[in-house]
Amino acid sequence: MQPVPRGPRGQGWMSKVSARPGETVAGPEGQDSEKRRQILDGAREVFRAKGYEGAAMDAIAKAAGVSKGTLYVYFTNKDELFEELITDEKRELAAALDAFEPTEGSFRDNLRAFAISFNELLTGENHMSSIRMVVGAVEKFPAVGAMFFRAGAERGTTRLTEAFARAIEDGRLKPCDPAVAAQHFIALCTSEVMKKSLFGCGLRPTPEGVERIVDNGLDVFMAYYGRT
Amino acid sequence: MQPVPRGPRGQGWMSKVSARPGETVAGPEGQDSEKRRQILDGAREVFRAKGYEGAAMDAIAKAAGVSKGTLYVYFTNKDELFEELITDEKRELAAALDAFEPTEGSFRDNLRAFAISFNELLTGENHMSSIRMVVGAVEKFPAVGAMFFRAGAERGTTRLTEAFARAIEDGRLKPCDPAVAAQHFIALCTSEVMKKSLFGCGLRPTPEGVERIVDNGLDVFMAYYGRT
Amino acid sequence: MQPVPRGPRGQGWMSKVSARPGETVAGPEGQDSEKRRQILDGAREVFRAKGYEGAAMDAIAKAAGVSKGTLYVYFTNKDELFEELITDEKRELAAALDAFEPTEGSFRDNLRAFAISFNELLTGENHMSSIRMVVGAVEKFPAVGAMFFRAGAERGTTRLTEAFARAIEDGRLKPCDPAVAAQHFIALCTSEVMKKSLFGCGLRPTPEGVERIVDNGLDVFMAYYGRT
Amino acid sequence: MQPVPRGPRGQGWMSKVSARPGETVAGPEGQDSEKRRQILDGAREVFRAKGYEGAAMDAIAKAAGVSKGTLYVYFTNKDELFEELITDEKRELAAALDAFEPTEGSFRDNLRAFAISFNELLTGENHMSSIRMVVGAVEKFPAVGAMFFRAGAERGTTRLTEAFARAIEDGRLKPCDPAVAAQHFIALCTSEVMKKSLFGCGLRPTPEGVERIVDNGLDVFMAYYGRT
DNA sequence: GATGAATGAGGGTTCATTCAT
DNA sequence: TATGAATGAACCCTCATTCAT
Repeated sequence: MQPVPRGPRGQGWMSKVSARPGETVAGPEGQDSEKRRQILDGAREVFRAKGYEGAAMDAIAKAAGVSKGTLYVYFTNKDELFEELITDEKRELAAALDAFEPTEGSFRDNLRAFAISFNELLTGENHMSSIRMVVGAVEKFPAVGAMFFRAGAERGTTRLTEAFARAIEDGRLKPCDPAVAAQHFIALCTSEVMKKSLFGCGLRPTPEGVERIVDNGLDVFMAYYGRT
Repeated sequence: MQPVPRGPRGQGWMSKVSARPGETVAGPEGQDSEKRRQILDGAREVFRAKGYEGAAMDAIAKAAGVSKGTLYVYFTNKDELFEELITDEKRELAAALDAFEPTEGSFRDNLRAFAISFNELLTGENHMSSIRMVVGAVEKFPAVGAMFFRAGAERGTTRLTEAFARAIEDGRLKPCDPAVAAQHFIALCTSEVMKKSLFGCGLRPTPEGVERIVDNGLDVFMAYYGRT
Repeated sequence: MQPVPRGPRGQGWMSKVSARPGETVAGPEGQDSEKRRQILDGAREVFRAKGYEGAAMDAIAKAAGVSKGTLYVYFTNKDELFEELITDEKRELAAALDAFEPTEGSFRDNLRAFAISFNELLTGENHMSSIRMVVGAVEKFPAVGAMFFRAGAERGTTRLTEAFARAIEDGRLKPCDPAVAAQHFIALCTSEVMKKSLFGCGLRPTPEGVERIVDNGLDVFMAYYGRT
Repeated sequence: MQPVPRGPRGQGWMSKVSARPGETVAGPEGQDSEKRRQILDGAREVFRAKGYEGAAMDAIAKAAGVSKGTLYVYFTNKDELFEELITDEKRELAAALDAFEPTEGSFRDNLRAFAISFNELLTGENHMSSIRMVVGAVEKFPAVGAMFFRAGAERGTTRLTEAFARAIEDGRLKPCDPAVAAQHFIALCTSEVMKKSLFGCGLRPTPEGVERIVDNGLDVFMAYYGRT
């Protein structure tokens, strides 16, 4: 997709994003100490497995390999730990999304590669656990849900929208609302896999299964949006 | 869509389902006493609002208007109460899905009406709370997630698949895999709204918003699947 | 003091007070169950020994012979338990004060008996513990301090003031402000003992010691307030 | 009161006391470094406000402007810090008491001035906080209570006793036990104000209020102890 | 059958104390 | 010497569950 390296930026359709805008956080020595990361890792593990309410600070401390007291040196309380963790996850998700690079090949080939990568990202068991953890906590942490959505689904759509806008200019897509096209593309290529994963229903699809789904979706997508 | 009652089943494209296949339950006097229902209603309210872990049996008893002890007369423990509740929810969801009836009008009009109804069902705040509750508990109750998925998304797809199969026979859709078509249809018309609701992101879409989304989706769908 | 049983009330200089005005309290079956009392007794013991902050709910539960959970069935939290306890203590203190009855004998004899009883009441180790417990908590529970003061010192002074007012009418005391006289009387006869007890300084005075202190105080008091 | 510097001691009725008899302490560089004082000041502030149990070492460190670790360089543990603080307070109290100087004027005028000053000292909010702090901790630190009592009430009484003994010699007071007279004097002039302050009951008395109390007390005192 | 009092394990959090730097 | 990160015991409180009535 968009192999035309127009402009001096010399990059395809997505640019790296500089994560870590630097938040003020509790805890000693700056904001990103070894211990802090250690705790976040333990917390991620337990929160993913048990959800917000089900996760015990005791279990988190154990998983992180620190004492319970140390948890409270770095994070004010359970809520803050959870929110920081989500922020962290969100950052990783955004970074992963931004890492996609266009490959050599046709427009459809590029879309295909993106869709497959996106599916893999979304359905990775780690990521699904995070999503379930967030969804399960939306009622208590509404802001967290919105934040995560924006970092994930929305960000992916936005990146795609930009790419589609350029593709329309280039005549690779027929004139249309690129945002709607992006949503349709993602819906056709990912929603089936997403839904099943969300409910923990069935195993992860095989690579071949994903490819088939993506190809089917692309057929429908290109039938409408492709340049006749 | 397909108002022709062809064949011996004599109904349109969806038949009512007889809910309540009758499970064995712990409660007294059969399986569905007044009290039992009362408890399930209270439990639904609290589980939806707080999730599985966040819901206290105390709060459920209060919401149900019974004593805490009575809870344990009808349900072995919290887990069972939760599972029974999901079973119950699932039943209602299935019943609602089965209640869709074809209207007079074109094939596209029928699809449109179905999509709009489906969207409304999915994004009703009650239903979204249930979904979030289930998703949040998938890690602890894997079976519950699968059950819910089958009763909801999958059941909807299945109904649609049947209808599409007939539509292909009728020549209203071009020859294709009706199951894939059903997935694409649902993806195009519902996934955007679903995703946002799932993350509690933004208000519910307006009726006009839903119509626009459905119309956009139908355009894409019909461009590929429609009879030339 | 005031042996003249004037009026139909037929009682001496103090009337019984009806304690227990009936407060609304948490806990099952009314407000004065067996368990409730049991808990208050345990709490009294521990709070007296350790003060508010030093008392652990665990220790209170143990002292009361109930489980920790039961504490919270009867009292909302530690604060409320403490306050209810003080209210309770206050009630007992007031009742004890009101129980003093005039004896046969001279005015001075009656005063003497009252002072001795009062000293005993004040310096009983139980009561001193309560006072220390209250004083130590004044900074956190200002209302509790005031309440206790009114139930104790102030109530004693008030009763005495009434009696002195009648004594002035009767000509048993020279004309003066009876409230000031009451304060002076109590100061002369009790403050020395009080102060020492408050600081846990030295053993309790012997009965003879108390008598000597009271007699000394009475000499001074009568020299000024006595009828010529 | 007795401005006549009769006798070899050559002072009025009270002599300055040399505070700081020099105890062995844990801290570095002697016993009274800057840091040590800084810590004691922070500790005083927090202990007064929260009592022994309620005071957190963390809060003390913050109030003192040192790190928590430093606390343990100068004091073995919380108990010792508390005890040292009381010792310190006691010293200041004694010094304040010893600072009273007889003024020109009649015996009664001198007594009056002393009583007023004494009241002010006792009821200063700082001092009352200290007293409450000590009283609240008597059960855990019996020695501390006694120490404080001796430094305060008893020391005041002793000084007065000495003065009264001389006054009796001088014929300014009638022959009596000067110690009992001292107790009576203090009781009459200070106990009312003391009691109320102890229980945090009501505002501090106005200067006029104190004067009235003192005058009333003096009337009674002089009626008995004064030279006809 | 229905109740609600009672339980005790376990929840999140605080805090006096230690120790490597 | 002075620090502050780290600890774990103990704090107050909640909650799923039981049981006598």
